[in-house]
Amino acid sequence: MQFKSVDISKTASAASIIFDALKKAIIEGNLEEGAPLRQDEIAKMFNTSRIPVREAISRLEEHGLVKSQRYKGAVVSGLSAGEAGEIFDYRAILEPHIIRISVPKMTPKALAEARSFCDAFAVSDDPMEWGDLNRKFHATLYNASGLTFHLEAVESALDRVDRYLRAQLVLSNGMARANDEHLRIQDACERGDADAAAELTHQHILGAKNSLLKHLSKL
Amino acid sequence: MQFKSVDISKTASAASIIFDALKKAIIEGNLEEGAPLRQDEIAKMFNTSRIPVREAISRLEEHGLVKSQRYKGAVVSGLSAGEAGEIFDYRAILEPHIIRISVPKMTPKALAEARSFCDAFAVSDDPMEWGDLNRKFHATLYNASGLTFHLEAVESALDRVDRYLRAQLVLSNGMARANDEHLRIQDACERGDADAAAELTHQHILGAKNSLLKHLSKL
DNA sequence: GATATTCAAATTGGATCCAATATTCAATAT
DNA sequence: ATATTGAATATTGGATCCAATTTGAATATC
Repeated sequence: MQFKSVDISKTASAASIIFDALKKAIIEGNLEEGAPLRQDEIAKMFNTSRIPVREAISRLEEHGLVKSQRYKGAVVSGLSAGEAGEIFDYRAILEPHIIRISVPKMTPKALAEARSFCDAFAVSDDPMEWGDLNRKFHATLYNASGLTFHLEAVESALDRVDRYLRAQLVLSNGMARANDEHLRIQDACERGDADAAAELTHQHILGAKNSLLKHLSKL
Repeated sequence: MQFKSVDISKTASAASIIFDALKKAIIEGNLEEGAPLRQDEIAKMFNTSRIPVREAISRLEEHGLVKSQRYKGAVVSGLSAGEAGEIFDYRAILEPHIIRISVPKMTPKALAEARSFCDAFAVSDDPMEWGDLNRKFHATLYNASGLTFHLEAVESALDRVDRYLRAQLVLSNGMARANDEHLRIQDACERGDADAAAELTHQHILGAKNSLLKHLSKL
């Protein structure tokens, strides 16, 4: 007799749970930049001691999501316009490469999944959902590449700019433009046109960058 | 009366010291892949408790340098040939971009410094020193770009492949070729030819990749 | 003899406690 | 009124202790 593996992820230490929760809060902007992360306070929220909290914070620091100073504690790190722009440039270099590798490997299933995210993105009216669907759409298209290191690198970069990216989507016609570009990328992938998908992805990211920088300069 | 700031970096927690030491040991290959990291053992080495050791290990894990399993502990992570190749491709995409931005911003001082590393690399006969000088040479050329995110990303990628990169240098004419390519990159930078520097950097990295993969396939 | 079971040792994850440092704010001096 | 000192408080870094889990060897079972 065989049992299905249940995966009751007992593989979840308190530190991991706290790490994920804090990361999510930072990425979604629920923790504003500059906000201090008090170990005691967080420990109480999760009914743990400060030990796993410290581990979570030190891991976040390695991702650049918080900055901590000895005996002073950690704060959520922000991004200057220059840094944000740099990260968009970084993505604009990597993601076209990833999707070019990915296109010839995409299965009909992956394409269908991507299209469903694309459609959901188009009709969603919840700004918080946009960021999520946007990432899922692109990630689904990229996954077929099998480039795990690249994918991790891009995820990490997105984690850093996600708050700003969402802010940019809310702007003027940010959503409309993003949606239009998504459709064109999706079409290119379905046609199997890797070069077009790469070029459209490049423009998609640079367009978002310009829109974001315009927004940031007005603050 | 003014005093010079002394910067007695009291800003060094035990966790940071242990992190740096373990990272160095892994990068230099003194800790072989698969080697278990026993918290107790490491704590005794540094005359500390296991708490800062755990923090160091969890930070290393975020960099992909170790893999840890709940209640089982952490081991130094290795790289398959495919993963190593992927990381070289990643570098081959990013580093040309960085040096292209960097070239027009390089100061005579930076160029002189790079050349000195280049020369030192040429005459060094210590394999362990090669990796260090190689990184310093490239880092010096890249620094002028001011692309801090890109630089961190490349450093992180290099951390993952440094052991293999050094192994590759030891091969046949690895050093001779690397040295020749370094000179050509240095020359391009001194001429202010950003495109040439970028193209040479691209070839330099892909050449190392091919050499490495040839080496790995023989194991 | 090979496989399953039990149990002690080893190891990690986390809680509690203590030390080191920073911050706050009232008391004092200029 | 402002600047400075200094103690009280808050906060972080680390040590020690306990609980949960894994590992491996000894024993039992077929």
